[in-house]
Amino acid sequence: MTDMASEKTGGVQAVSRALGLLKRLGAATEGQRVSDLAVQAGLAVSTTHRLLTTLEHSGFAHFEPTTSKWHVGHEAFAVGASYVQKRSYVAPALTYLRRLRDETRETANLGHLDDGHLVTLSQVESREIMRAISPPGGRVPATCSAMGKALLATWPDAQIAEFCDRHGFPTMTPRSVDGLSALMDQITHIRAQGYAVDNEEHARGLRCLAAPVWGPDGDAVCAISVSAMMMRLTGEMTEVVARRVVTAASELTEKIGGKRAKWPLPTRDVINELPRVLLRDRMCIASEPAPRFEIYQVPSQQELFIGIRKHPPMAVT
Amino acid sequence: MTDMASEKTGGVQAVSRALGLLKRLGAATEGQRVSDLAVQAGLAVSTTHRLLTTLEHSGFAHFEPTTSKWHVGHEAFAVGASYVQKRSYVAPALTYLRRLRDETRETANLGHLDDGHLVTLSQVESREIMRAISPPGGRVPATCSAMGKALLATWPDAQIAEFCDRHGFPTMTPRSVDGLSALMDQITHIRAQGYAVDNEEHARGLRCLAAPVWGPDGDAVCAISVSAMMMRLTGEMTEVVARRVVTAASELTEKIGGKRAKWPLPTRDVINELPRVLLRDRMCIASEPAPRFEIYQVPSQQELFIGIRKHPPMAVT
DNA sequence: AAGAGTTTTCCACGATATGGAAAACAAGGA
DNA sequence: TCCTTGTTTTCCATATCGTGGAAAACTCTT
Repeated sequence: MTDMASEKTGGVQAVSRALGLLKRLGAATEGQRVSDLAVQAGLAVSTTHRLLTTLEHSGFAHFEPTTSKWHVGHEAFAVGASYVQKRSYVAPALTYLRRLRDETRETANLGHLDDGHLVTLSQVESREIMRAISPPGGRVPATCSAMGKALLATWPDAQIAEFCDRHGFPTMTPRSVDGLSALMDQITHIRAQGYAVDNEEHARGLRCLAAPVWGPDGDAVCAISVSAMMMRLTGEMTEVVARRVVTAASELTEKIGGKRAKWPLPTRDVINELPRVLLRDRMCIASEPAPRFEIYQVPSQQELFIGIRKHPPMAVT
Repeated sequence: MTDMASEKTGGVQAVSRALGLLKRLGAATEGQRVSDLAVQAGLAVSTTHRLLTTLEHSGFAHFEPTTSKWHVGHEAFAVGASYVQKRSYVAPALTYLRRLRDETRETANLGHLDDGHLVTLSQVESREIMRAISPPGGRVPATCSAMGKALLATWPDAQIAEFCDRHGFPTMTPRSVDGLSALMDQITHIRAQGYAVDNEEHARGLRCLAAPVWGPDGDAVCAISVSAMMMRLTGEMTEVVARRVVTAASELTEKIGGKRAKWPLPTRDVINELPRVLLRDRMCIASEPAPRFEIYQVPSQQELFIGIRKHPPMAVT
């Protein structure tokens, strides 16, 4: 995060520089000082200060006078939030992601393709100590991601080829897909089995299983995945978790009024078989003591709700 | 959303203009064309196009070639997401918000103060047809919001006065607080009862109840609220829901290791009394059929999980 | 194929962003 | 208390860089 080298002025210099500063503010874990930002961005301090002031006037940056540090401003949040709010499948997805997380005890993700990359839109974290996290907003080259490959697989072959021409095969690990033929081999598998696999193609030690979610007009709009350490997602577990992912994806498809794909779907029998296998003999070292849930019922309603033991809600069953 | 009038160049003109365009992209419900943006912003088409191109190079804007419309880009999302990710209380808050929503059947919100305004950080929507929504990223003058007033009430009087000097009393409805003495009257009540009320001070027909959440260093860091149509949050319901809100806020306080406030807290007895009153005789017209939950248990675990009936998860108890 | 309504590129002009240097702070240290 | 040091902030002359008109390249309609 030092120089960002390329002073690639993609148009208006001042704007590029300001946006670069904004990115740095976003990437930094804590507030940044003017002078630090200046050297990082290779700009004069006065220029940096002026740009930051401009960002602040629009609410995109915020200056904390007590610490004299700069932070991302509320307007950046507002604009960024609109990115997901306009995608109507994100909100309803949360329910399924949460359930997927609880079923598999691993991290569940929602993502979609944007400019050749898979952008993580939403995520429900595993409670395990070692867990995969890719915070919303994160980007990975589509071909290095299970969700990305699951979505590509829904495209016609010609379009996939064109995509690869344009974006190439950036690799993130030695196991990342490199080359069209390798990719198409995987695509074939994905179409046959209904889900995509990422074996350490994104990060070493990480395995990821993903399935596409379909929109009303018959195109895939996003994907759902589960990501976990390889050692915890191995052998028969893979198949079991994959079925869960596919189920979650088709539930979300249904929820958003999507056209059911022609892809293979797990039969009810298969689903009901799974629990016995799933989670057997798993080491469970929760990073936070797994909350003890308690079931309770709203008097006037039929629904059951769930709460945490120490704060008894409603009438306890 | 026509002219935005004030060409107030808060520093670097080009940057201000670009950020203005970005805001418009965020505010618009659908993609915007170059020419429309140009007239809205009062800029030459060529200038607009150049600025948009610059935004695109940095990933803050995205051009959809098929429709030739501009949208907010992934980088804006990434930067915006960092705004909440850096506030460590947002993620853990979701659990309590969701519960609060289920308990009260109304919309639950999380917000904090930023630059004199209350910024909504997170929200779990009611399932009612008529429901309050204030999407994450939204801003209201602090004094027009229950959460805002709840947070102000945690400050020393002198600081509140200074705050009002600086920001004045912008009003959003005829009932919005206007004037320091009126505000301080409310503050006194808030401190006494432990929660703040907003009676149509933000929007006509909307009532809101909020309580502050405390951080480790003894300062309030954010607030939790429930907002609903006045007609559904009236009389004894108000007190009942308020207690729920206070409880949720103090649970979150505890969760994030915050210093328990000296504010009044509901006793356990009170809490257990509430459900009988709550939700009695309520019209329940769910916008989506309220899901029927089913409880199930992970074989190797003690915890109980909850799922939706039509897709039986795990072994059913 | 022709036409209207776009988006995109080009270019000379001068408005405007730039960075050095100096001034105003803020935080320690003697 | 008053320096000293390391900041942040303001100022200003310079020419760089952004600007908007106009023309060219597109897209869809008719």
